[in-house]
Amino acid sequence: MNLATFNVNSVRARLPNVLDWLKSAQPDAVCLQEIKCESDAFPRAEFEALGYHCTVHGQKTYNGVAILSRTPARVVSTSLLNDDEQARYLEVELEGLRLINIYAPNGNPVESEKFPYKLRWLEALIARARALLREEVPFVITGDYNIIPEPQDCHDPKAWEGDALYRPESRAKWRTLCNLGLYDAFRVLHPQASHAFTFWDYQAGAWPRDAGIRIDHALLSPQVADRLLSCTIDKAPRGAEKASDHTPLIIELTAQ
DNA sequence: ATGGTTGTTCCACAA
Repeated sequence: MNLATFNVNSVRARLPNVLDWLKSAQPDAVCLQEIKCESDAFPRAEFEALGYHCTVHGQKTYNGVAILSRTPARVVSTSLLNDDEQARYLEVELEGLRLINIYAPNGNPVESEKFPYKLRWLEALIARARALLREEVPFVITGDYNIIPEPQDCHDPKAWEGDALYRPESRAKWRTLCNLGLYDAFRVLHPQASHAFTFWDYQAGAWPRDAGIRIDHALLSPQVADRLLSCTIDKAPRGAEKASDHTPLIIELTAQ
């Protein structure tokens, strides 16, 4: 079973790129972030033509998450914070596991209310993970975490100092998640890898300079970690015409 | 140190 995450930065603007990628990568399910459209405007028919069911939690202009899957998914929850009007969370049951698609808040600028919102949101994610572990529900939390976990996850740590993606408070939330007993699928299988990025800014030639960061992740509960076969970053989509600024991360699990 | 880009929507904001 192949599960992927892909921040597409507008599903409508990116439709040809996403369709091309689905045809070549053939994932069983993919979590999309920043679809930037309301659920009614999601291009379902195009994905259904490739054999995918669409589970969509959209929002006008910003945010928005969706899950494409070969088999139908059952929606468990679409929000993490009670009063969250931002569409950043989609938890489904799929093929006997809980698949959680997240688009964590960016948090910049850190002097604004956006940074405490990010930390509050991550705190709620930690609470949710804790509850699922207690219930022994096998789960995957994947998506755009907007967190650079370690210095080796960015081209130039100095350049990211003070940024909400690299602030000690953000990285501490990541470590708390890991310390619950979750596994960073990429790091487990590639402990020494550097220049393993999932995002390159559109600006300042970040892609040709390979000035990227690793912010798209898959955290696995112990039962799912036992099934992990591979975890790869597919860099090809980032080099395409009209690319998203993110590229997909793919995990492969053994059949149950 | 600065400026650089993309998407959506409306003339700014978010990333």
